[in-house]
Amino acid sequence: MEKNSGNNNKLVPQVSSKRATSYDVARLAGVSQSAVSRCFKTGASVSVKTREKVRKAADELGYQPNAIARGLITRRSNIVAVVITEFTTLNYPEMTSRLNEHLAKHDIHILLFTVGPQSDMTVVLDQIWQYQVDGIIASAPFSEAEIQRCAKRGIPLVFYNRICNDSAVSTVGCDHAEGVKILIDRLVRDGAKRFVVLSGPDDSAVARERLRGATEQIELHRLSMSVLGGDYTYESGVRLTQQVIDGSSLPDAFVCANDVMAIACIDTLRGADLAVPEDVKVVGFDGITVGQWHAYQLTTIEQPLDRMIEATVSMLLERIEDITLPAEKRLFAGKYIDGASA
Amino acid sequence: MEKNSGNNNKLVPQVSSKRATSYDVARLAGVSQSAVSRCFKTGASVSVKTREKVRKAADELGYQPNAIARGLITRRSNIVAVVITEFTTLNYPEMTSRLNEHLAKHDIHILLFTVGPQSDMTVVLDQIWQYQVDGIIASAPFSEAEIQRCAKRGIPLVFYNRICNDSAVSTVGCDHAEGVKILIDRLVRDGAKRFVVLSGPDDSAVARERLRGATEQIELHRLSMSVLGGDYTYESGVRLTQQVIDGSSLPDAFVCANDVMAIACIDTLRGADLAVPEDVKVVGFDGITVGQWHAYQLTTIEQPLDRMIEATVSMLLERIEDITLPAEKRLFAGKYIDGASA
DNA sequence: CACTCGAATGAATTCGAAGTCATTTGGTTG
DNA sequence: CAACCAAATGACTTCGAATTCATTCGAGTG
Repeated sequence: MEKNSGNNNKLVPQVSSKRATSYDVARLAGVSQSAVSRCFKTGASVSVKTREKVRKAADELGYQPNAIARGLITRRSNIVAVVITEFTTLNYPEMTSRLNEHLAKHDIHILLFTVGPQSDMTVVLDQIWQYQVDGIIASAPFSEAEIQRCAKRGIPLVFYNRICNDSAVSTVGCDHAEGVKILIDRLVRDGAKRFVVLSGPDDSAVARERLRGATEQIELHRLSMSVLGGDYTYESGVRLTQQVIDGSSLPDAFVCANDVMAIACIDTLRGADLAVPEDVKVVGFDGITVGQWHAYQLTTIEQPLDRMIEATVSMLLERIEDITLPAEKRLFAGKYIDGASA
Repeated sequence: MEKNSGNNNKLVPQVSSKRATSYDVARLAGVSQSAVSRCFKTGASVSVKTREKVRKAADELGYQPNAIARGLITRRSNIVAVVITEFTTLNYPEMTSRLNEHLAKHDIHILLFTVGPQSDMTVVLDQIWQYQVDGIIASAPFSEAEIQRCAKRGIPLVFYNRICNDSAVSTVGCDHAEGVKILIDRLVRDGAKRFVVLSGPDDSAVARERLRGATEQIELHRLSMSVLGGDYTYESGVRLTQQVIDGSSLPDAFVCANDVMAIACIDTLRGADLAVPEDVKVVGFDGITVGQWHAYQLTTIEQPLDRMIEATVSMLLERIEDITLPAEKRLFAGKYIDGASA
């Protein structure tokens, strides 16, 4: 039993009790290992007497089935990979935590992966394969080839708030274009004629969708607009707004790529002694908490995060159960928040 | 680019190829399974020729070692549990994402666990045991018994921003009391005499520490203060500030439990036509991004998140390598942010 | 060319739980 | 009481990679 006597005279951790295995429990309960295993599986054929003996022995030893060993034989890890970008401004961390709350109800846990500019998606996928995850939830850019790799492995994949129109893959998202159109309509109804769009980064499909919504709806009303490209950050909102203020003429309304830029816009306008919404109107997109604070009371479109997260989880779980289910795209309408900035 | 033309309409998953094992690779490369295994272990004794053959075969089959099987035999899962509360206002989700970036460098991944008011910590710990994690990072309340359970299992545990003075457990945190004292000193130097402390929830040790700092330092200066109990939220900040405004007299300064409450305080004061800092000064704690936006420019103490996260990771890794290392408490000083609110 | 010695290799074993299958148990029926 | 059938049980095998250990290879030496 003293197997660590010879191997390493320095650094013997001496973790007194190596964790108990199903064999240990079986021995203590006077049953077979198979019986122990069955006791931890719902619906298995075990007598009340045996179940009770095993439960007692397991409690005594502090036994918990080893999920690693179980996963090896069942080919189910009960682990889902969540892939997000390192870009924390986008609230992905919070989404992750919320996803976890839903998945936990199904005894599924989240293994977290972040992709940054330097870390290659290919490398991340390799790591994901290693852990034999049951499914993937992604809020990060996948190439068509990478999507195909998942399909080939038979690992269900659901995108959260990513637009992949040209690919047969499951997605959950918010109707960005439609949301912006609602905002534009309200602005027009309130008399706005000249628009400045503070857009998001070109490489963001969401930003392009929002821009498309704005462009189409403003053209529909045969009004004029100009577009300035930002990157979702407060700083870019400040910079672009200042550019406009320094320019020849002010627009009637700023249509911003997200709430953070809208808030930056409001701050900058106020800094130039311009009143919002009297002198200029400002609208955002997302419905973040900060936007509703007294200082801003942003007019915006709120994404139905709860619904979206729930949909993501249920779509993934369905596809874990039945990998042959066809891809599905679910698009939720945003909710117009009638703030005081427009 | 239209590569999905053929299979798109019926969408056949084509799971044909169950994932390749080391035996498959071995057969294709004409070597033994042992050789394959060695090729994926750095420092193992393999000839260049063999390594090359195996690498080629592995690439061809898209082989990645099964981390589950590996974990079973090595007793190292390369997984660390991160336990946070569901309370997303506290930025734990963001911390999680940052921790992940650091741990990923060491090929360690995060399995996420959230504890809510209803979900028992005991249940969560049971789940953690099942996954044979190598260590635990916790930002959630553990009882002494729960801490002992981890110790007994030989699983290293590091607390992030939790105060556990009465327990021999490793922690990383910010010196809250000291930070508040710096703020008080500045306020006093600028002439403040009467203070209102908008405190955090009683059951938060961090809140109590910050309150202690305020109390001690105000007493040191032989000045007066009153304390109102909130819960870190914007709403509670608004409510308490309004109470004060509605009361008989205004203080010279509000000392808030965190930045969010400080911002609520500023918003509410402004709503009552009071100027900050001219009529009343306001200070917060944390150094959140929003606090630095133009509308607020909060005077506060910034927690050195990067340092703290780095410390958490390195302390945990050290203890995973050598479980016998004694517990250690690391306390970082916050950085005074000289804003425009005090 | 025989002889070392270390590097490289593969067969066999191991980790822990779950599934398979043959066997036993216990309760019911004629 | 024999016969029967379903429920309960345990011996054995399986999952996939790492490790142990005995063996083989190959370069270098006298």
